[in-house]
Amino acid sequence: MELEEAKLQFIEAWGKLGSEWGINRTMAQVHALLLITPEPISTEEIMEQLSISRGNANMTIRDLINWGLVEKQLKPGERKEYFYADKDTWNIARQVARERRKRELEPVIKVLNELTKVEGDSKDPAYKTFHKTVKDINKLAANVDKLFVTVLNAEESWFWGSIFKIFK
Amino acid sequence: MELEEAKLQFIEAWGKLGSEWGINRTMAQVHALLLITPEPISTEEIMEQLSISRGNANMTIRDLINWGLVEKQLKPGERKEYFYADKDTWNIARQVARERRKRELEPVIKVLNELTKVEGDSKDPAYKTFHKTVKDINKLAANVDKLFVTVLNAEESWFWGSIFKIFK
DNA sequence: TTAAACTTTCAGTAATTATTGAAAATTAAA
DNA sequence: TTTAATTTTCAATAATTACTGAAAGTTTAA
Repeated sequence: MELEEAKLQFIEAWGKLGSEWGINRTMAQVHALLLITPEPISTEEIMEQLSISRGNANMTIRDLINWGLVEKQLKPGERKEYFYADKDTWNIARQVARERRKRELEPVIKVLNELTKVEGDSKDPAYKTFHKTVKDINKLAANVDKLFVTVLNAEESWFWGSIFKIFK
Repeated sequence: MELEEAKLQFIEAWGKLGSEWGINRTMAQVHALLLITPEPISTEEIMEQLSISRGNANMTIRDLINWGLVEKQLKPGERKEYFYADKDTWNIARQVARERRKRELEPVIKVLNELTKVEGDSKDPAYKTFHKTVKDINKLAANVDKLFVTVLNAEESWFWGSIFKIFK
């Protein structure tokens, strides 16, 4: 396989995976492109390589920067902005985990906490089932959250740090 | 808060979380409804409670059955089918992990493995970056996969079993 | 200031994904 | 068989989500 074809395949694969995991396809594709590009590149180049519009490119890059996956670089004497991606996979995984925890997990846990407090007739099966399910799911969510935090801070804990080293 | 309102909130929260994690909203909502319903219920009841069409209800239920999250129950002497959800959160998490691994992770790992093999000029920065990134991401994906498998089989392993007990 | 180089915004449109509803298929009892 | 109860399918449509492109905004240099 040619390098050029391989690049396209990588971009496609990463894009597909992203969209299956709730990150929009273009965003994952731009990220993929930056991951396999040695030097920082401009919006123009991104537009060209992926055949997307300026507007789309611009917004996608901003999103990636907000996610902490991409950074801006200014070249002295030049007006144009250049972009590059952090290529350390551990950082990428951590960054994504951090964002999704904040954006999606935390709000749900908040709601579940509230719902745990709802009172009712403990003889009513509808109430009993509701209460038990919410409690269990709340616990699961809290544990997933705990897992995220653990992974995010794995470096600092000697116990988890050594466990997670297996996965690095 | 009233039980009925709380139920709606739970269904909404679970639906939202589902859609953020690549499971379609209705599917997550039907699942939520079944989770908080003590007895198996019919398609009719699901349609009513969630105000969805028969077609939608039917297809969604089939999907949930395929995901291993819902089961059918036939009442003797009745034609109608009734459905209920497994309420053990550990099973739910495991089942979802199992399916997503199979459907999404495995195909990507296959592609990445191929891309790792692409050859090129080791002096070309474009090639070097491509190769390193693909190799790293492949490793990350393989590790996530390994993590999934470990979690899926945690019960059986003495070591991981005791680690994961912390999260049960 | 003006102008050129560039970035950002967003209304309109396109593409994708989900849902409906009615017709077809299946099942089982009469 | 026929009929009634039920489930399944799928073309049409609705809802959602993503993208475009041009206009407005910003920045810097002359």
